[in-house]
Amino acid sequence: MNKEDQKDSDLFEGYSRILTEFFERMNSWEQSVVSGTGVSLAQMHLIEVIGNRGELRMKELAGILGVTTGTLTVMAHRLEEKGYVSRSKDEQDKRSYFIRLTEQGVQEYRNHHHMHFHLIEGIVDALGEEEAEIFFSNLKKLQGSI
Amino acid sequence: MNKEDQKDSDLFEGYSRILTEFFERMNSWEQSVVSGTGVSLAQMHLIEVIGNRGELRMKELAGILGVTTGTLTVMAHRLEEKGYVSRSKDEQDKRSYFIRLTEQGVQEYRNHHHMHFHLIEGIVDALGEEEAEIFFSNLKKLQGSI
DNA sequence: AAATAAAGTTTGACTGTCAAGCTAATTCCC
DNA sequence: GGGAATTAGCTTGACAGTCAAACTTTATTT
Repeated sequence: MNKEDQKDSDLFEGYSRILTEFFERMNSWEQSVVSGTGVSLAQMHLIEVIGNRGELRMKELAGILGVTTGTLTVMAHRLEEKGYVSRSKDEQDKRSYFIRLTEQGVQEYRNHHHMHFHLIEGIVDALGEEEAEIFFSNLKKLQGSI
Repeated sequence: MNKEDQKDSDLFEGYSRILTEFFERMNSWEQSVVSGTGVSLAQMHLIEVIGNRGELRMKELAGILGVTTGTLTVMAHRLEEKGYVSRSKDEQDKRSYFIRLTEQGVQEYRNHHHMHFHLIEGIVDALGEEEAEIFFSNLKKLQGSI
């Protein structure tokens, strides 16, 4: 390993730690935000996706969440029992169901969304408006390479 | 809501989506990286922590991972059975155990670490060296506010 | 019309998780 | 020193999340 490579190695090592730490902090932030509500993290994620995109077919939702339809079936049933989502048959394709948020589900979605908004405020505060803009534009740029 | 607030609202909305998307991509990157190995994501995380910090007491490790000692006991047993970690009594405090990586555990840690390194290379490539430096320094700055 | 494919469900197995109650060792305080 | 309180870890019971595989019902293809 030559001098240049060694330099990169140490630098990248540091970057790696920063990214890992950031990721872990985000995880526990999300966890702590969710732990005041009646739903788990995975359940909140489901609610968020429907909240963002509106009514979806089970298959589509499973794809977005990255789980099998079997997994989704049981999650959906639990959330249905708790009153956050409701489902209805697609009259066009009778194999298919639509899943959407109930009033209670929308409420939960709004609360959660509000917490995200606060988080963003904190970030913009910490970096300043100009730096924040650069930061988020870089974050966006990265979405191709991760 | 006045005009300024409205502007922030839309802007922050966009930022929020970028951050959420980044977070989700990182999650599935991590998931996909782990899914070629013999260990789960949570197990890899445990291996990573010991790999970074070296031998630890069960209590300390549970604290770092953010789980109860009960949870850790069962995870550690499973990883012990699979041959990734080993444990030994602390001769000073006989209630306590040290947990460390076996040779196989170290191997798994190195492989995973290597994947992280690649990820960082990808990021630096995508942003360019100067921008990358700014990006990571901002990421670091945020660790106080999340 | 029969064969094939697709959407969703069910079930069995396993991991991750916590809370609560347990044992054994340590520390604190009288 | 000796009893009380604390601490480290373990065990167990209960559940959520997860997948794969087998299944049912409906749609599509040939």
